Amino acid sequence: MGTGVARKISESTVRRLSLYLRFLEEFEEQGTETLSSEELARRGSTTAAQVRKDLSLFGSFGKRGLGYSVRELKSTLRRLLGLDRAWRVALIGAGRIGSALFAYGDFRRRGFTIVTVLDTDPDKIGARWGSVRIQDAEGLEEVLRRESVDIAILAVPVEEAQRVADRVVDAGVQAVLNFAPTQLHVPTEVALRDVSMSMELEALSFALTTGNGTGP
Amino acid sequence: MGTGVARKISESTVRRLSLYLRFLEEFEEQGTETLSSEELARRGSTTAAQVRKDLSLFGSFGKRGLGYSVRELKSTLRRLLGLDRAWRVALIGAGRIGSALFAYGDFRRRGFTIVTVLDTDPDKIGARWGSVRIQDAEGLEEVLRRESVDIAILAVPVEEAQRVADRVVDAGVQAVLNFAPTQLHVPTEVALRDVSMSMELEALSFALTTGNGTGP
DNA sequence: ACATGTGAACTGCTTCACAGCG
DNA sequence: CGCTGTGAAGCAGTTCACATGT
Repeated sequence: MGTGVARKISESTVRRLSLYLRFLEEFEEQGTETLSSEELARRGSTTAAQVRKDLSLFGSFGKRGLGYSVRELKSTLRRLLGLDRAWRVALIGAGRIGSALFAYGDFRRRGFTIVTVLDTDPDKIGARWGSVRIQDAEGLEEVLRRESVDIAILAVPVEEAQRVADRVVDAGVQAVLNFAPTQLHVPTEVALRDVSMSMELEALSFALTTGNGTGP
Repeated sequence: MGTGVARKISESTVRRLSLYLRFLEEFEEQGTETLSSEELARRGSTTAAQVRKDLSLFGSFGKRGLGYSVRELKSTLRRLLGLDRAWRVALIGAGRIGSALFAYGDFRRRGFTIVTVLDTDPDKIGARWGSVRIQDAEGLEEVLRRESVDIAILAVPVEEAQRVADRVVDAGVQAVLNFAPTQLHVPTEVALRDVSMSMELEALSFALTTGNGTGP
């Protein structure tokens, strides 16, 4: 029990924890106070055993014979995922994808605050988006340090992505979310996730072609 | 050998096939004609054995002692992934994310053509985006059928996502790419992928919090 | 000689089934 | 009695190592 030992948590478990948290928020809105692993599982297309196993990696949060307190489990998951604090995010690239991401409400709602936006286009530099002013990507390292950025979102053209990633890493940022359709290389201590929209479409193409499903 | 038997291909294998294809295109541009599993593996942060195993699920495409022909393997992968044809895609939701996706060059480049855009906003319906005119989502089923849509991209608000998904499925579409931050439920024969940007950020938050890496 | 293709070993995730506890 | 928490079993994906073919 406890979060003491730094077990190796699998990617799939982390994804499911995020999902559970979403469901708990929905259940809370509906006024549900208590929930069984069975009900969580149904909502998330998984199994009750999987839910319990996932949670048991971090401790014992349920009451036998009863289930889980929605309120408690919700705040436990928020804490486990590190969502009990505000993360400072830099958005690099103020193009179409960048601007869509900037306006994306779900980020803010979950504690990710875009504290700075950078671009190289002189026509964009200096413009205001809400309360932030677009910075010149020329001074990227300085800006990221000054703003104590925790996470960098890369929404830059594919040709520039690796170069920008290198600079972001140089600036000491430990987490990168990449939207460019390329495989970035970063040191192992830097966390990297890709949002690969074309690859998702290709997986659908494959599923349509072979008749293979995609779901679990 | 051959694609005859419909083995069950794992999600990770499909993702890697997409990656290999990208790398092959890059290598081809550089004029490389032949490639070993070792080189492909290095480029994709995986192992040579993994590359060979992935490919061996579909046949034997290499020459012993030599490696793989870039040109041949590229076209084989394109065929395997179903990218040797043009897929007809409907974009549902003409908001910020929708418009960013519409302009996203990587889709077109890979054979995914957005043949229709739908929305419910009267101010948007009828507007032209390039060569397509925004349709009233009221007539969704009819539009999707008329346009022989293979894949629907959902870029709608989270509250509407499930309802829209149901209608898309009713219209006979067999593949859905969901950008709304919610878990959709569709029949098993329909292929569904989620692009969950907030969940990727949450995975980064978790990695930063625990010190766990994210990579393989 | 060299790199593929593949059975066998291994590792790790998922499911099962039940003891334990409210 | 019901539902959790968890060892143990089962299964899937990855890595190893070598026979095979050029």
